[in-house]
Amino acid sequence: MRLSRYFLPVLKEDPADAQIVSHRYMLRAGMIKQAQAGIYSWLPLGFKVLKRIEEIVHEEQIRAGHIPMLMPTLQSADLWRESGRYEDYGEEMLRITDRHGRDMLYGPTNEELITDIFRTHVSSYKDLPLTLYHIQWKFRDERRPRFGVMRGREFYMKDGYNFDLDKAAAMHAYNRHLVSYLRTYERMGLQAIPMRADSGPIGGDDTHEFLVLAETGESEVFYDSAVTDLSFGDRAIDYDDVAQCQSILEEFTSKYARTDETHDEALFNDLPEARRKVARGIEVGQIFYFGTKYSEAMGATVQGPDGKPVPVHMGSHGIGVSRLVGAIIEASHDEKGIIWPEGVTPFHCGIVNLKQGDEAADKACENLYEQLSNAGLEPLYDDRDERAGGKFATMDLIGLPWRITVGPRGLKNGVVELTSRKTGESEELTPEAAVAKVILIYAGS
RNA sequence: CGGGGCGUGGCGCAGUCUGGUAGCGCACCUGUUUUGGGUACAGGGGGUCGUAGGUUCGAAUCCUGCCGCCCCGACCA
Repeated sequence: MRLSRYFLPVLKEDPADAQIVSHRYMLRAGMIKQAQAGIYSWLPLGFKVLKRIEEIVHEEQIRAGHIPMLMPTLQSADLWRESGRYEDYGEEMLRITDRHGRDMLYGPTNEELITDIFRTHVSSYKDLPLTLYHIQWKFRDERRPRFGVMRGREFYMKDGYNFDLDKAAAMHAYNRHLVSYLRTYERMGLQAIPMRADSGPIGGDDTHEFLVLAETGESEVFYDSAVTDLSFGDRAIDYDDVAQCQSILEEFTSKYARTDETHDEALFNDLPEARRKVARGIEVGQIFYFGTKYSEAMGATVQGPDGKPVPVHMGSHGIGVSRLVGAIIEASHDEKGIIWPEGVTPFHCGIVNLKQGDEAADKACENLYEQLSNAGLEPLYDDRDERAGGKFATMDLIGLPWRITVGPRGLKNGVVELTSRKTGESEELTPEAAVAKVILIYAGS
């Protein structure tokens, strides 16, 4: 993309209403524009990151054997009356009436809808196990939306639902989700720690929340410092392997890590003092096993081998896709702006032309642009006629991990400059070598 | 929902106390100049001062209602 043809409304000054760093940078980098309290338009740059995160979530869900689909945002109140949650959910549910006076709602979650789909089409134990998911906009009418996209009323979320014949099978689905989530967050450059949590209005006994440690997190968390040494890494995983999923779950959840809701002071104090950490975290996902709560209320049963109806065991699992955009920035920024992890960056490499209009510089930039594009990467070429300072400030703010700087002085010696946004270190390379290096960096993903 | 605060060009703000018909910086447009870390100069466009009503010769300014937004708390992906 050429910056002169893009829509990137960056701001020099901090918007007054943005309190936390991710919100400030998202506004300043032209990623979002607030439409109402807790409701945002996603401008092109923000939209790219949102879609990139969504793509990673899809890839990892599909890898784990889960099946993508799409359910509507507007749902019928009748379905929610059936589960009993129409009354229970309270003011957070946005209720709407259509022209015929029918009660509807903007879905805050989809257990009812998915259960309805399941009971209509699945009747045999042979069709299990089954895990369906979708990524869709949700609405929860928060009392006080804040922190930009991290606590909006409208938010984009992946929610998935597993249907299994018995508790053991459902627990494997639970474990499988935990493993796939570990992988998902790591690909985004995040460490998200699974913590024993509280199930809230969804109900159920087993649940873990995934927390990204950050000073601005809304939850207080207590953990054994040893959990931060754990890393999923590049290990091979067979999602059908019950024992393997179980052992990974144990590896990542056996150390003490809890939110304030489930914190146990006595257990915590058993840890050596140096390992007891109290910090704050941003919740970026949660997994639940809730047994037959919805299947019994809504008649979601299958016929077992003996011909008798059995209510299915279910779980649900969520990843806050839009919230992750903010969470990643909270976890990865400096005083100049955002620093995107390579996995989610909106553009792979910036190209800064220090002398737009200089024949050699223009040509060198065009060549870089073409070579990077041909390699399947997406560069952002700043071809505006602006001072170097402004160009660098914009690049630093929007946080592309790599930048190639081209100027007539360097070109005299046949070199351009390749700079890491993260370390700030630059090296002088021939244009060909710079391109090769950037291609190599992204080769894995 | 309780407590507090704020609505003045796209963004950040002054002007409100003490009424006299709107100003600054950034951004934007034109020209010249400049260009290696947010160039300089000159000219220019853009605001029924959130909204409705009231007081007054006259309201951004005073009074009342409404709307919107933000912050602190209790709740949530």
